[in-house]
Amino acid sequence: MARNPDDTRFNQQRDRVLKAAAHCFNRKGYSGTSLKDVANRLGLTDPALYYYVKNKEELVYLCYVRAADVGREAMQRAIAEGGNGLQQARRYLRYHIEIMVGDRGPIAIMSEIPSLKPEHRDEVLELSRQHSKAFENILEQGISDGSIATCDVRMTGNAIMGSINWIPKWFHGDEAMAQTVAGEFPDVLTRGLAAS
Amino acid sequence: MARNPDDTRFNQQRDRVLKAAAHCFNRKGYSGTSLKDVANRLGLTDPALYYYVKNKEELVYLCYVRAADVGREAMQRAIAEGGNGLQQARRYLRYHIEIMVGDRGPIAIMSEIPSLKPEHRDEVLELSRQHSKAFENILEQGISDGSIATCDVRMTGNAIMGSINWIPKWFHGDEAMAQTVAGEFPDVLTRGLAAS
DNA sequence: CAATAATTTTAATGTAAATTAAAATAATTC
DNA sequence: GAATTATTTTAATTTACATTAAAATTATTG
Repeated sequence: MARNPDDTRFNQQRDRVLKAAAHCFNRKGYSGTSLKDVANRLGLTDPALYYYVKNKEELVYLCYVRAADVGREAMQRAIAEGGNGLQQARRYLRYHIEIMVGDRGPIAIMSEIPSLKPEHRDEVLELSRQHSKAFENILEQGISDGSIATCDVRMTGNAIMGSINWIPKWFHGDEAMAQTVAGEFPDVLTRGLAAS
Repeated sequence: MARNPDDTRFNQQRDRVLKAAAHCFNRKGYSGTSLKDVANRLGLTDPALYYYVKNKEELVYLCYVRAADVGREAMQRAIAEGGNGLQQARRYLRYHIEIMVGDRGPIAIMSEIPSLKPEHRDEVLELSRQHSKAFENILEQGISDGSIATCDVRMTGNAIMGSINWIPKWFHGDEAMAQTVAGEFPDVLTRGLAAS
């Protein structure tokens, strides 16, 4: 039964479920992950998950909303701190990556958006679009303020977002590498942006 | 029943099956794609696919081998044509992207490697690793020959490969955009590499 | 054009995994 | 510490597909 929405205990547990699910999805693939896998990872049996989510589709949906949330959070922080476009872009990447490879992770790769039910799919797609748009806006601002060289912002955005989205594919909670990734990646990704 | 291996008719048809599967997987997600979907796309019924592949696992496996093949092909062409590291890197990207957005596409995103059976999984992972390594080698060569600025080749490789791998997520056979992608992407991705 | 092989179909079967039901345990509250 | 509520379990049910079997086409070949 659904508890009252501000039940912090319940929400905490549910968040653990979402993280366990993200872990499994990223590692074993979506089809390779059964609810049993997710549950076992938490020391539970599969039907216990139904106390936290309505069904598997909702589990995936919530993982994706969570992924979108951390992206938005990183974006908002970066924008709030101001600076020129290049600085904002770099900060956003830094924050987003830090969250992904840090203890908020793992964050689910959104590879299965199309198999969500229409309402959920549309909602997640919209969140995703908004995020891309926000990044493109930063790029445009950078071009305006002279910090970023003229470029096709759409393609540049796609390129950088692709890199970010793919991170959970090859990064798997290796503490040492987390440092390298968080340190190097924002630079690597923005090195090509700077106006000369 | 398996025909003789050089039966060109059979192989052609099978290739159509693989392309149809890649199309479905990329668009509808793996779990959202049934054999029926793939078959229907070719005007067939599902059991007909079993004439071309042993089972669904093998279908995915073959899609991934095909994806690895086009990557290797692009890589080999670029390397064969010589030039400095930066030129090779740019050419490889150009060739790979051209194939992906061209009539050899769609190429399947390798999101479900982990759910392949062990032998297949290991083989595909190995191909994938080799490809990454080959790209890193080009980067290192570029650093040696002075065309590419010093960088963490591992991270840079991850970044660029991530962008490439993600392309089929947002590109869906739009003729006009194919031009843009093939034209812009290699530049966008290598702009940050050049030594000053 | 008969005969053989290739390809696809319809109809039947199997199965893993999601889901539901009912009961049992653990935690809270009064 | 009895009563209520929250959480998890075991056991049973469902279902969507993958897969197989057998038969029906369609194509090829001598």
